[in-house]
Amino acid sequence: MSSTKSNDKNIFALVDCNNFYVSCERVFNPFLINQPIVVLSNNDGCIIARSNEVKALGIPMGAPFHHYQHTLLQKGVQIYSSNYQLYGDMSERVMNSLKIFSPDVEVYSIDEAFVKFKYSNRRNYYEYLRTIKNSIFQWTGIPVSVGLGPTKTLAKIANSLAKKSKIEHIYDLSSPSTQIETLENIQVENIWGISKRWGAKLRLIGIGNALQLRNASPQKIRKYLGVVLERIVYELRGVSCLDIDQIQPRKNIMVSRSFGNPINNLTDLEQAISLYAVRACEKMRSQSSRAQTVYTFLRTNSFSKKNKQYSAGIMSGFNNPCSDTGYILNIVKKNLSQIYKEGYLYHKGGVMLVDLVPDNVHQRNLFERYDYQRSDSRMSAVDGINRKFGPGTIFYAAAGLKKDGDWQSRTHHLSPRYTTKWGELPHAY
DNA sequence: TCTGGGGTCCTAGGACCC
DNA sequence: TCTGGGGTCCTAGGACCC
Repeated sequence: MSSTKSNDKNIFALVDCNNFYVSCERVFNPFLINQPIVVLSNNDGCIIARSNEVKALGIPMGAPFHHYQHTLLQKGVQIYSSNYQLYGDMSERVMNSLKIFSPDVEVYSIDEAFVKFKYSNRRNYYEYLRTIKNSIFQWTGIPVSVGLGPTKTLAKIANSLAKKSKIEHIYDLSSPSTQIETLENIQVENIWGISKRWGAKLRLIGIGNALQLRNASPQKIRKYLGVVLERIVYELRGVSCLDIDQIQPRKNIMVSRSFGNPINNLTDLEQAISLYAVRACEKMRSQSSRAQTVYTFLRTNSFSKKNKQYSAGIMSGFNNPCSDTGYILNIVKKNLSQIYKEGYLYHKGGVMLVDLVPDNVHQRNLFERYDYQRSDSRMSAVDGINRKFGPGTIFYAAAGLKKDGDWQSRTHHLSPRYTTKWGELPHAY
């Protein structure tokens, strides 16, 4: 690495929302503050967010809801279905708030972001992080934890320590001496990018904590485990290998769900899968892309021991990149009837739009000239109306006629979409 | 009864070409 | 009969993330 002048150096903060889904629910229902709450995955299947009170009860992340339902009710835990409209909107507010502090923000997931700053040894970063944290809370109502380090990997580690420090939720890992003290207490499996399998391999060669990995030979690590791990070694040393990624369009877009109840007929499957295809197409157009291929798949419940198992999928390429819902729906339905076999209980299915390209690139097929104009104006009219008057105002008959199919996700504990004006009213319960 | 839904990157190996 | 060596592209699958 060439020597970088200190005034060229950067520093990274990782800002992570505390118990994000739970915090979103609390913003609009202050009664929930200090109450134990869980938020469930689609279909009310797993526990995917827990308030601190619930974590203290020893309820694990990702656990099947039905295993703990009894305990949760007994302890008076408030239970919520996922409300992604609400969480997505709150996420956007947090991210926009961060951009006030730096233009270099990478939205890493719905609840966390990296923020890059120019490094200056005269700046009091701890105070600055506190300002960020307090501002986000004041502007959005969402509490966050902030970790700081010279690389993204170290910022990640700092963040995990910030979350543990119950008082300030801030951890500054910018100084090399702090790094050395801290890394010794971080297990390799807890480093960003290293999970159980690689952790086990590292332990085989005597590397059990982050300090040992930092001190390992990058060349050897590369030879033994590959370039990704080598980068982590450098990152732990404070040599930045991973820069901020500005939001890039997705290369694939998938919409799939487990059905609320198993499906045993093609008609219901067509409705469900068509609905997912429509959603996928909307997502695709909202990032200004077109797909070159669509993948349609189906599967039975692999957890079930008594039912026959079957799983199938089919890829279809298009002649021209396509973003037209009607066209894609036709192909998906055709493919579905090809993979559908009678006599099975289907549990999950979905659609993936593959090999997305920007919609302004007209890499036309040599022999076929496709006129995008009519399709594009039709699609933008549909999207515009649905944006203005609410999702599903205009819909495809294939996907929407029977709105109450019993295959639809179970969401028995849904909160209102407080922030998205045109959302439907919540279920009464 | 009941077990989420998305994504990314890297590598090995096959197909194909000269 | 004998059957090289190197390059590129693509795909499937593995590993990881939230």
